[in-house]
Amino acid sequence: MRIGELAERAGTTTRTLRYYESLGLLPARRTGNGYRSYDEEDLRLLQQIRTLRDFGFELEETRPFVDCLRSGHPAGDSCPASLEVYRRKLAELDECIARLGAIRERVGTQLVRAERARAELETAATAPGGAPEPHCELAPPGQ
Amino acid sequence: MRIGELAERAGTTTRTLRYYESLGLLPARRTGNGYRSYDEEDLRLLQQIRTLRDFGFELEETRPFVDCLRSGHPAGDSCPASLEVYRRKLAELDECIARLGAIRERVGTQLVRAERARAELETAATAPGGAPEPHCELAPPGQ
DNA sequence: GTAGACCTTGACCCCGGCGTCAAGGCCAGG
DNA sequence: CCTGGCCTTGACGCCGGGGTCAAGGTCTAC
Repeated sequence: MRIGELAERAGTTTRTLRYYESLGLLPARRTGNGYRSYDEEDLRLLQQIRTLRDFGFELEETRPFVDCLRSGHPAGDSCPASLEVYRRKLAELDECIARLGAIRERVGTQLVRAERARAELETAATAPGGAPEPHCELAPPGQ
Repeated sequence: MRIGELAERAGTTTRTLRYYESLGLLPARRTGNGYRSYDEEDLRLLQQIRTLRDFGFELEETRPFVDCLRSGHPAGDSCPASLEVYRRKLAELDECIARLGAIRERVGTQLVRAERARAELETAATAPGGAPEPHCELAPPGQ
């Protein structure tokens, strides 16, 4: 199949597939006229990548899984390298959750304190405002 | 004081201060020769910004706090707009923590499953005796 | 008078993961 | 033959929060 069909079947875009190819993550064969050509196996690899990415894995982290599948294993996580990525990700998630929890505590404390301080000053009502979209991207040990 | 001194006292860089000014977050007066000039009040504002940023607030989110301080309030969170930011941040943090927790569960489950699958293969493939390192002889990269 | 430490503006670079043109090739249907 | 829909490569944009030059102005100390 060609790039457009693969993109559609995987629920992504052609731009994304070209990008993955540029990373060497999902190379494509070529037909006579230079068009990229993919098969069902490529669809599986791509699905593996997209699934992991939905979990918040970076593209580079999906590479062991893809290599694992390509080397003939039944699942992308059948190889030690993939398990290692799982473990690293777990540690990363734990640390991230702990950090966010600590911040949550401190912000919560600040809010209560500030609300109390205001209550003492005056009992004016605050106007409720619109609520923009909260966004959360799981960032690794970002420094 | 000039920009270098303020930066040093606040533990940041001159580049950062110029950046904040470009955002209109921390404007500076100018002396005759064009140098930026700051006072102790600016240091307080800057400290408020840096503190919130360390909590993971985006720069734009610190604006209400800075405005609050500048309008003469004793603390940056003495104004309703700041409290609103606190509340939004709490909700954001809660949602983020919950999402990460859910992912953590799923990744953990996957790891256990994959480890068990591998253990079955190992015991099936390796004869009785010592159990060496769970090392898989997969062709590294390049295939 | 000159070194050197400070200051100014402007401009490009970084990170990941693509979105979005732009200019042009290839192929099928009417 | 033309249109339209796919495909190709290349290149710039974006997001946040600055880092890091570059080229030059200003002030102080010796």
